[in-house]
Amino acid sequence: MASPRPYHHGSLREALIESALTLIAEVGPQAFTLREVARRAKVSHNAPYRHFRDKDELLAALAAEGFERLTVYMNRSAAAGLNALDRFRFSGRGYVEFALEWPQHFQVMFDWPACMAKYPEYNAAGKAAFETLLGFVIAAQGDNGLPKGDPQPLALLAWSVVHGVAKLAVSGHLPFEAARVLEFTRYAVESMLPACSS
Amino acid sequence: MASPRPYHHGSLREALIESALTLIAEVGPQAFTLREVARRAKVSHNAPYRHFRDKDELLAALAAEGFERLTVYMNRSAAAGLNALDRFRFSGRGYVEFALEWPQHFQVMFDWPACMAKYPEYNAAGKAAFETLLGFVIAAQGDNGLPKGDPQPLALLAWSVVHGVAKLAVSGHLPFEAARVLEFTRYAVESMLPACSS
DNA sequence: ACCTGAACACCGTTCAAGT
DNA sequence: ACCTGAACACCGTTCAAGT
Repeated sequence: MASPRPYHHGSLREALIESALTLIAEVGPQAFTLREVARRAKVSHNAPYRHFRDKDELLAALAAEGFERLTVYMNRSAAAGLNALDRFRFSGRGYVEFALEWPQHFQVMFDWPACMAKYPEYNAAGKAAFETLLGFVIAAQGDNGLPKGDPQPLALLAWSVVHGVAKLAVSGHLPFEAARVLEFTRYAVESMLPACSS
Repeated sequence: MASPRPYHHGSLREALIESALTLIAEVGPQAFTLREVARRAKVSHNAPYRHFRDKDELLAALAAEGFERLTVYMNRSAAAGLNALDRFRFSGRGYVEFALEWPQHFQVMFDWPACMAKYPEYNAAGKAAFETLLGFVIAAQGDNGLPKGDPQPLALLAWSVVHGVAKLAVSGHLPFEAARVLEFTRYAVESMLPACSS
């Protein structure tokens, strides 16, 4: 993929994000190091500063990328649903699947709040992910699967439920193996639904 | 409180935990530093190693302490309930209140899983906190507020819901100020309950 | 423009030494 | 026992310099 160039890359930024994602998946955000990212991308330890103001800005880019991938997971899982309400339910399963597969990436997205809030890229990606969920709620409302009215509380409720399951599972506080976590997700999402039905 | 002694303390361990708790509340777990803890406790930067094997062991002690305080919050909030079902509901409010008041401490408890799992003190404290919640479920079952049967899934469901609300609120992803978060908690807990009613 | 090496002020952790 | 200072191998970040 990479063509030989003056020093190293034509697109160091992408290479750095790539290295950073695999590093973070290996060691987690605590042990994540800018210098190690540079080493893996075969550049000097401060070449990254040409593309990111500091470590936080790289982490914000990773988090934003994470929200896009999370959206893909939700959409892919939802596609298995037979109707709008079903797709809404399945999107929550996709959410938890993402967290189980990429726990460290998931952590960067949600556990670095102070550093992230100032990066518009991060905020936009988070907003887009939520709007995907909101879309499933609205579709289910149109389909009479959910009561009409403001879809936002319903979407926030669904988000809270799947986020709680995902977070507890990832931190090892649920007494289930991975497959059972998805069953439990289903149980949790359905427990929440009756309150919404018209 | 502290009496003059040979070098500094009679009870350096407690002083270190105290310093660590205020430091972590100020700067968060990312910026938390063992050397700064020592500085604040007025001891040399490696005096802590007499009481903790390494930084992780101190963090595990903080997390364990956090679970005990979380339990106090749940019990205190539940005491306002008029019956067993009500106390169960209110305990969830206490959970979220703790997270909102001590977000960084809450983060240490749940976002350092790899480091923590090996410390029995941490596991025991987490288990005790969960058993408090389980106790509220069982009491509500006895009071006919919740259906009989295995209380564990109900307790895990409740935990997931309040944990999700707490985590999203703390990371700035809920569009509410603190007071509204507690209202939303109530809404979330009640949305989950109908599925449990007999 | 993009990359480099040297430098600075910090970490966590270890170790030999003091009382 | 409990504490100390010096030391080691790391960080994130800055800066003057190379092509």
